[in-house]
Order: sequence, then C-alpha cells, then structure tokens
Amino acid sequence: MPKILTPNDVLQFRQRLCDLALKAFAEQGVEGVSLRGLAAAAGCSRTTPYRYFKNKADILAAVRQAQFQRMADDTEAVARRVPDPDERLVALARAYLSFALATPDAYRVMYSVAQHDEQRYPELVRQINRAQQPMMTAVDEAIENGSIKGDPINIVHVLWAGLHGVISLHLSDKLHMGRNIDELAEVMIRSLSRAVASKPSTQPATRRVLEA
Amino acid sequence: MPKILTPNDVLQFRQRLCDLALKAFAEQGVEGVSLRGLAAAAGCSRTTPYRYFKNKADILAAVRQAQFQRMADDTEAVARRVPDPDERLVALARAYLSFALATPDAYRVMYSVAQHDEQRYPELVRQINRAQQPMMTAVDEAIENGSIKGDPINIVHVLWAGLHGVISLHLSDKLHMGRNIDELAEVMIRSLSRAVASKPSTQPATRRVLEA
DNA sequence: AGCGTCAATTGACACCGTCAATATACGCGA
DNA sequence: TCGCGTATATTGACGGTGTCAATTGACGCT
Repeated sequence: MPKILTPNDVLQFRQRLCDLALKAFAEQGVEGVSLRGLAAAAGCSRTTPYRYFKNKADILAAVRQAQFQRMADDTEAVARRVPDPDERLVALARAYLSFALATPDAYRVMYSVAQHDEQRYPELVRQINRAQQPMMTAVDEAIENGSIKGDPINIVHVLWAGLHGVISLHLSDKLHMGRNIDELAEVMIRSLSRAVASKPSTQPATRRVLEA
Repeated sequence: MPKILTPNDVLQFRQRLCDLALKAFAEQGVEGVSLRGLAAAAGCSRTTPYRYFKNKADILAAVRQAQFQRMADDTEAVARRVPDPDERLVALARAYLSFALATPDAYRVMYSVAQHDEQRYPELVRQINRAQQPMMTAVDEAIENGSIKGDPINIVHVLWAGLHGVISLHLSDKLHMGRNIDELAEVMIRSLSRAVASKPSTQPATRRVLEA
C-alpha cells in the first residue's frame, strides 16, 4: 500500500492482471471468468482492478491489444528479415501460423472472442491494423514484382482467410486431428500460394473451375 | 395454462424461444442475453423456460442444433441436385457461403460462439457432422473421378477453412468492405478449386511455392 | 507529529442463473 | 356439476457477479 503509484507500478499491475486474464479468458471463455476470481488470483481485493481498468470490457481490450501488439512485432520482424516479397509472403504466413500454434490462448482471445464494441478502443484497432500491414505490403510488392497477379486486397483477404480458417478450426477442435496440424498448415500455405500465383482475380467466375 | 402439454405445444414453445434466443445470442453475445429477458420477450415468467430446457447451455445447444440441421438440409439438397462431383463441390461451397450470408445470425451462433461442452449434446454433434458430410463425399468422389488429387481429409479441411475464414472475417467486419463480399467469396472458391486441382498434397513442402 | 491525499478495502445495489416452494387452472371421475 | 389430482406457471429465495459509493488505511510532506 504505497502512497504514490509510479507509472511503472501501474504498468506492472496491469501486465500481471492481463497475463492472468489472458489464460482465464482463453480457458473458460470471457463470460466464465469473474473479476472477483481474477482479483483473488492476483492477490488483491475485489475492486482493486477498477483502479487500473475501467471495467471488464476494458480488461479484455487491454489483453487483446497486448497480444495484437506482440503479433505485430513478430510480423514486422519477419518483414524486416526477408527482403524478397515472395519469400516474405510465405514467411509471414508461417509466422502467422506459428504465432497461433505457439500461443493458442492468445489467438483464441484475439479472434474467437467476440468483442462487440471493438471500435471504442482505438489503440486496439491500431495494433490490429499494424499486425496485418506487413502482409498487405508484401502482396503489393509481389504484384509489382509480377510474381502474383490480381487485386491486392482480394488476395490478402484470401490468404488471411485461409490461414485464419485453418487455425480457427484447429483451435476449436473441429479438425479431428490424428494428423498433425503443421502438415495441414503447409498444405494450406502451398494451396493459397499456388492459387494466388496466376490469373487476375477480377474476371467473372468460370463455371467449371475444378478442372486443372 | 392448459393442463396437458401436447408434444406440439412443447415444440412450438421451444421453437419460439429458440428463435428469440438466436437473434439475441447473435446480436448481444451469449453472455449479454439474460434468461429473464428472454422469458420476458417470450411473454412468460422467468423460470418457465426451465420446463422446456434444462438450463441456458441447453438453450444454446438447441439453437445451434436447429441451425446446423437447417444447414445440413441445405447441403444435402444441393448434393442431391448436382450429380457431377466437381460441379457439386463448387455448388456446395456456394451453398455454404449463401447460408452464412443469408442468415448471418445463425452462422455467428453456430461457429463464433464457443461452446465448451459441445460434446455433451450428441444430437448437436450429429447435425454438425451431417452438415459437412456432403462436402466430404464430393471430395472423395472427385478424387476417385481423377479431377482432383491429394489426401481427401486435407483437401476438405483446406476448402472448409478457406470458406470459414472468409465468412468469419466478413461477419466480424474485419474486411473493410467497400467491395462486396460475393466477389471475394467467388475468388476464394476459385482459388481453392485451382489449389486443389493438382499434385498430391503429401509431398514435403517446397521452398519457393509462390512461383507459378 | 500530524494532516492531506491517494490507494485499497469493504459495503451496498441491481441483476443474473437456478432450484424449491407455492399458486393456478384445467381434465376427468363421482 | 362439483371437486380433486395433477401438470403447469409463478413467485420466493440463494449464491454469485459487475460495479459504484462510502470507508479505511498508510505513506509523504510541512
């Protein structure tokens, strides 16, 4: 019970409580975890978190923001490390998958938790955008490069959706996985790459697309 | 307040409450809706739903089961209507997307709501499996057909993940869509089809997959 | 030393899910 | 026709939750 809270103390407490909240949210769902239990786990009294966060939604936003920031750091690091746009795209996709598989709790809270009022946390949306910026850049450069063709936004969305789909289904155990997830992920990356590396995507859909 | 509840009455009440619950769950999240408010909207007293459902989780399971059943009916109908496996695959993909775009509330509750104890509702998981069975069959037949190659389960997963990814991102407004979703969906379908219509997927991943 | 101030705790309120007890109205035999 | 039994609906009650207001407590500064 010190008198004055240094900014460091504040950050430290917020950090600690976010760590606890992340695991709790991921394991029991955001509705399954009580602020009281969280406070107990943190060793403080029920309402002490209210001095550091506005309310429960604020805690959730802080947790997600921190994880998106971590993800953004990862992807930016990859982008810096791999200069060739094509290789960078694959590397980014792998990094994205690695992030999700290495810290599934984080990914779950980042994506599978529905936060209705996400827009009300501008710093959160900033980190979200930052995390996906490198892939958009890579696609732009790869198009300029000539190695892939099509509408960049469509392509990014397809790539992203494919990756997110694999992860999301895996994390919710909808893939009865005797087979390992890494193989499937590689298949997805290769499929997406092959899909994207061809004709422009703004043509009307052909009828019998399944023929090679 | 009749004395005896005909099975029809029971189904009718369950149906009505499930309809209300579906919209409520999708709009405000499963934690944002109270059984009391639901009962009020249904025009009955707080605990009356407990005569028709075991508890809140039971209501959620019933809602999801009903929607998966509807989806299974859709996909089975498509499968019956389109005999050619290749065309059927595309038709199934389109049906899947149509279902999600036509009834986003349903899709949200079916997939974006995390139900930890899903396994405890065998009829629910039965409908889930039924809904995805036609696509697995179509892939099997297309492989037998020779029009696509690779491990059938991997392929189904990739297709499914791609579709689910597009929808999931769209429904959570993560695609800043001035552009319309239908076009992106068609791109995804075409990409997945093209990706899948080639070499077996059990080879080790090549390095520079982005080259066409 | 003691006061002011800020952090932390406790109290309180409304609401929630859920079970037990109560009230209610209908179907049916007398 | 009456009234009883029973299936149904309602109300009461309990523990728990998010959150705010009031209270306590401890430290730094004069």
